[in-house]
Amino acid sequence: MLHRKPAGDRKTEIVEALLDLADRVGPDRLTTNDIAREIGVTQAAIFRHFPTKADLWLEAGDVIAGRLTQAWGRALASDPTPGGRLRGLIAAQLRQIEAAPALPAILHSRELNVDNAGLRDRFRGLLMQFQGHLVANLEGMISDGSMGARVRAADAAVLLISLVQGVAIRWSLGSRGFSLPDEGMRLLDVQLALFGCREGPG
Amino acid sequence: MLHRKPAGDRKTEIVEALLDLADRVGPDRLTTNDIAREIGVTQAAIFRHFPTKADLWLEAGDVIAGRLTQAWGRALASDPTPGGRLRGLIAAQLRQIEAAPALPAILHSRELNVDNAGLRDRFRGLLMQFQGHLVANLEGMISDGSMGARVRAADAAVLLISLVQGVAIRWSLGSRGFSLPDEGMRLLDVQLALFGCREGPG
DNA sequence: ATCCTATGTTAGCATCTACTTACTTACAAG
DNA sequence: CTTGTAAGTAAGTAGATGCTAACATAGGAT
Repeated sequence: MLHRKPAGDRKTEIVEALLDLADRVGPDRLTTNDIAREIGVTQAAIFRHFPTKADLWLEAGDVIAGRLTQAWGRALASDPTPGGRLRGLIAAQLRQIEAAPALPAILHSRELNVDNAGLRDRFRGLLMQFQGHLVANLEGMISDGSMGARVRAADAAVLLISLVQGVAIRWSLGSRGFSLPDEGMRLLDVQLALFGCREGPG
Repeated sequence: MLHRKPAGDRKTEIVEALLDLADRVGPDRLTTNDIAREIGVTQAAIFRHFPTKADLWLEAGDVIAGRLTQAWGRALASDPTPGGRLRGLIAAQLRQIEAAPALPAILHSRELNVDNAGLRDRFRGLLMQFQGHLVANLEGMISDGSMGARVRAADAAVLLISLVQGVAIRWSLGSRGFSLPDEGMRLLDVQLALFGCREGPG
C-alpha cells in the first residue's frame, strides 16, 4: 500500500529528516539514500521534490535561517531593556540548538561551506546578524548603566558567542548529559557578572 | 623517474598530507586519492604503508596527541607560577591550532568520531587532560592570590576553553585574516582581567 | 656486481554516490 | 466515472571510493 503525500508535506518531511540525520551521521556523510530510508520512500523519490542535493541543502538553509531569525525577533520583542534582550537572544540560541542539535555542525561545517557557496554566504550573514544584535544590546547596557564599561562591547560579544559554541560542543560530545539551556544560562550569568552587570537572571 | 622513500619517511609524509588536506577539504571528504595526488604517488601506494584508512587516521591521532601533550608539557615546565602556566597552556594551544588548523575540525568532527571509536576515546581523553591542566592552574592562582575567587575554577576553565574554540572558529571562517595567537592572547587578557587577575601579560 | 626485498605501479573489483529514464498509479477536479 | 497529473517506483547510469592482486624495479646489504 503506497501512500502519497502532497508535495509541500513531503518536502518539509524531507528537510526534517535531513536536519535529524545531519546530527546523527554528520552533515556531509549524509546521503540521499539515508533520507529516503528514514521517511520510507525510494531514493529516487527525493529527486521528485528537489532537483539536486545542493538545492535540498539550500532549502534546509532557508528553514534554519527562518527559525533563527524568528527566534531572535521574538527575543528582541519580548523585552524592552538591553539586558533582557541580551539574555533572551542567548536563551533563544540555546533553545534552537537544543531543538536542532545539528545546527552548529551545519553552520560551521567546512565541508558544506566548500561546495555550496550560496549556503555559506547565507550562514555567514546569519552569524554576523546575531553578533550585531549582541553588540547593539551590549552597547545599550553600557550606556544605560546596567553594565560596567570594563570590556568593549565587541569583545564581550565575541566572548558570549564563544560561550554558546563552547557549551553546545560540550553538550554534544558529552552525549547531552545535561540541559543545554540551563547550563548555558548559568554560564551566561557567570560571564555577565564578570562583565559588571547589576541585574541577575530575569 | 621514480623516487622511492624509506617507509618511515613516507608514512610521516602521508600523515602530514592528511593533516594539511583535512584542513582544506574537511576531515571526512578527504579521500586516499587526495592524499596520493598531494604527495605524488598512486592511490594504491597509500595502502603499502597503512592497512586501512582508519589505521591512517589512528596514526594521525597519535601524532596530534603527541604534539599537544608535548606542547602542554613545555608550557608547564617553562614557568613555575600558576598564572604563567595558564597563559602558557593557552598560548601553546593557539600555536598548535595555527600550525595545524585542521585540529578543531578533527577534534570535534562528528564524522570521524562516528566510525572510529578508538580515535574518539583518545581525543576525549586529550581534551579532558587539557581541561584538567587549566582547572589545576586556576585553582593554584586562586590559592596563591594572583586571581580573585569571583569564579569557580571549573567554570573559568570552561570559559577559557570556549574562548580558544571561539577565536579558532572565527579565525577559520574569516579566512585567517588575523593572527590567531595574537587575537587569542588579547582576548585571554580581557577574560583574565575580568576574572580578577593581577598580573598582565608576561 | 648481484641479489632481495621493500616500495612502488597498473589494472581491477565491489560498493556507494548523485542523478536519470521509463513506467505506474493514487487521487482530486470536472 | 472518467481522466490528467503529480507522486511514486524499478532499474539503470557514470563516476568516485576503499581496497586488492599481480607485476616491476630502486637501491641498500652482501
